[in-house]
Amino acid sequence: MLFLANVLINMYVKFNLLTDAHNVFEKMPLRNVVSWTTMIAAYSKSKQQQKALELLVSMLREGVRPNVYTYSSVLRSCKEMSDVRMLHCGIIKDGLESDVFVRSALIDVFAKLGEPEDALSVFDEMITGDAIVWNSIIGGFAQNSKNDEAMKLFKRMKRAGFTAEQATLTSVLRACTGLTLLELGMQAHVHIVKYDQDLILNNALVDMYCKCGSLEDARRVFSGMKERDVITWSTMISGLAQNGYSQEALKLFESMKASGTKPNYITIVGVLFACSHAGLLEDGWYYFRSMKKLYGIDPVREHYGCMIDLLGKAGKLDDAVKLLNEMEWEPDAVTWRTLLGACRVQGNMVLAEYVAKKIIELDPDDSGTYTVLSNIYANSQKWESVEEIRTQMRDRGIKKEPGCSWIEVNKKIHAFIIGDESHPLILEVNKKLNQLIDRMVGIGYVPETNFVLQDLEGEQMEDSLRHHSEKLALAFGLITLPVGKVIRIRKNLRICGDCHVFFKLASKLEKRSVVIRDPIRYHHFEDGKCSCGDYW
DNA sequence: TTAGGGTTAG
Repeated sequence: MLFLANVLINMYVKFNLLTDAHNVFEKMPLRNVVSWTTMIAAYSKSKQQQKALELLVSMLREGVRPNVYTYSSVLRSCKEMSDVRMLHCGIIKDGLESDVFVRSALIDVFAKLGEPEDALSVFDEMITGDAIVWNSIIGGFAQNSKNDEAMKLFKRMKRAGFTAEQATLTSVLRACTGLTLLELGMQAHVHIVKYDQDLILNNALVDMYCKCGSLEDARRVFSGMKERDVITWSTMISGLAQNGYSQEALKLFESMKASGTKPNYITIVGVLFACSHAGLLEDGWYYFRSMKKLYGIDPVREHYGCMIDLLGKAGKLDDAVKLLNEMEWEPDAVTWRTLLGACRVQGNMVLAEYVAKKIIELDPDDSGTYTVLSNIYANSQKWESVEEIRTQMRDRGIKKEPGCSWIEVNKKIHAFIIGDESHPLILEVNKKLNQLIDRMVGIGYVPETNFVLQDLEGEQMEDSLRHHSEKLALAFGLITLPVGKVIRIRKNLRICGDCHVFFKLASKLEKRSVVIRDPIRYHHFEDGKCSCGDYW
């Protein structure tokens, strides 16, 4: 009888008839661990996390102990660390911690809740390996932007004799994307060729090439794909927009619709971002106002953010503020920061001061905003306020993050940190940089020393302006990379106004393409121009 | 009866 009822529940679940399954389950006079687990797994899979957890509690109350199936499904439903910890204790008590299913579920949930170190300790207790567990841990670190760690684990995995398969390679690509390591990503691409029609892997590949600033490769992968889903299209649309190809992004959006793929809210973020990147005010308004009617998607915070960016940078600061006030949510630090960026482009210091204060209220650890505020006060000779900001920073223990830039040469990463002279070629780098600056001054370059609103994240003051980390990385690239090769630099802070002018001139004088990726966006410098249209 | 991978304004 019990066996038959379990079979029946299972059948309903398979056909996605959860209510029917639950009805049978409720009427059972006797339930065993299989009955409970089938229901818990079904709720867990259909994203009814609360229900799954409630069922587990009832199950324990009736004195039925969970097995490995129960634990691995219910773990996926945890949204709170406290629940995971409780389950982890139960797992140890029941002696199930060495099961690979349980282990990979634990690793996965720790990583998803942003605790990759806990995931690693579960992983490290493992004696015999399993490919899936390796994939879980590598994916966990990649998802938490711990890209160096993900790459190290990948090397360990290979040393341990495991072969990389689709899931591994997808995480590796994600890590390369986060680190902007094009060469390494291309190396991974070689291993991917055998899975050339894996949709997820191809999507990750398109993203990697876009984010590493290699649009030709991204387009090639994209056109070679036999199957594309909404993520493929969205990735390519955002990628084009981020790299300054707004018109192409909007055209691709039309092709996407023609292909019959329905856009989701992320697609529309990409579309609006394309508009904001190119200052396409009317198009932006059109998509924003019609998204609900045409695609059934309600505008959320991110869409408002794009519009605020678009309006503000196009000189409509008043409209941007109006839209921000019209939102049905309280603006968060990110939204205010969008407006601060617009104040920078428009040179509106009065509004910038107000906005910077709002950001600090919401995000008191944001060191860059203190610098912006302090620069605003310094510029209007409000020295008392400058001192106040410094005291605040000291009291709150906030330190400026030093500017750092990375460049990949011969598959090795070279880091340049402002004020750090430890790079073995630093003397040559400085020599090259000084030569370059002298040549630029000769054609009219004046280093920008007015930092007010120039330096969005406040890297350093004038004295070190000459040696901002991206300038050092550029000089190093010019010395070491062959003529004609694109110089790709990633940096931890946003590029400042002076470096932006500098890089435009450098691209012309040295006849080099340079791509800089800052934490927010991409700049392609070529022949004296930047893909952002001085609009960042 | 169970597992691992991809897109989002600043």
